[in-house]
Amino acid sequence: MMPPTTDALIAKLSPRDLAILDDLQQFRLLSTRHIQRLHFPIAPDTHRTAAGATKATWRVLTRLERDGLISHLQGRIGGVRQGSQGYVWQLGSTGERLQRQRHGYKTRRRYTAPSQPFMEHRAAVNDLVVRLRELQREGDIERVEVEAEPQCWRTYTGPHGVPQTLKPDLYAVITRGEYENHWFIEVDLASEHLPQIVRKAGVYRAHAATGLEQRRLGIYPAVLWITTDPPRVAAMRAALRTDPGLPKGMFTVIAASEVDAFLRGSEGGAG
DNA sequence: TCTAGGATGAGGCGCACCGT
DNA sequence: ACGGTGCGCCTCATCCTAGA
Repeated sequence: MMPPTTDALIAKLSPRDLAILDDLQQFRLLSTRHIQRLHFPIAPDTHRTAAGATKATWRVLTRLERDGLISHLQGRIGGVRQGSQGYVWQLGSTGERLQRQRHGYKTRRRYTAPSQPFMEHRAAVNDLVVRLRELQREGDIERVEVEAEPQCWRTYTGPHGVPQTLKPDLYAVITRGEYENHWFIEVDLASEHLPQIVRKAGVYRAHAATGLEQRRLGIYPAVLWITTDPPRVAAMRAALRTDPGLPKGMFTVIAASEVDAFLRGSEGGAG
């Protein structure tokens, strides 16, 4: 049973408000800056200046917070080099209830205080999502479809009939020209030991061997690791080479600074 | 009345600079 | 090599005005 106030609340919200709630549901934690970049782009026909866009973002976010639809976390989040840290937003209890009513979900998501490493990793993943949408808006990518966790997870039957779950950080379909590239994406903050990376690559190999994805798509998506800096890229590539069982060409490792150029196609992409 | 932008300022943080 | 300080940049916050 939904309280009667929820219908009135939905009627009060603009399509942009609802889109923000959808993004927060899908990506869980978004900074003020993320939401500004996604929904308040700086353009001649929308917001002419960054300051105007930021203020507009703040107006909307504080209104949604006032209505209990969203809330913000306290505490710093990694990746910001200067200035104050900014707020990180998530769905509030009213917003979560409203989303369940809009989309017909039955299960409730438990909202607990996320750990610092989780938040930093989530911020890095969401940075990528925001950048993908910006590249689409700027025309560098024609189309981008993204599945976040847990939609991007894949279950399969492993050795001895044991059910296994492949858990990429992101699944993305990127259309550019005639090419439609499918990616399983892993965002690496250099916090995992290299053997763990190799082990994870082995999970992809095992999943690919089931042929499940190939039957659905015709191909197996490429696996893209995005990591911190070139030395880490070199270390990860070297680690992946140590396992002769890993198929060549299945894994791509790039640094975060190379993402733009990579996605614009100057370095190609499998698919 | 609602939404958007201009102006302005507080506060936080990184960084360069300085003296020790 | 340090630790302290000031500056610049950024986010957050508020008040005001303009236009649909």
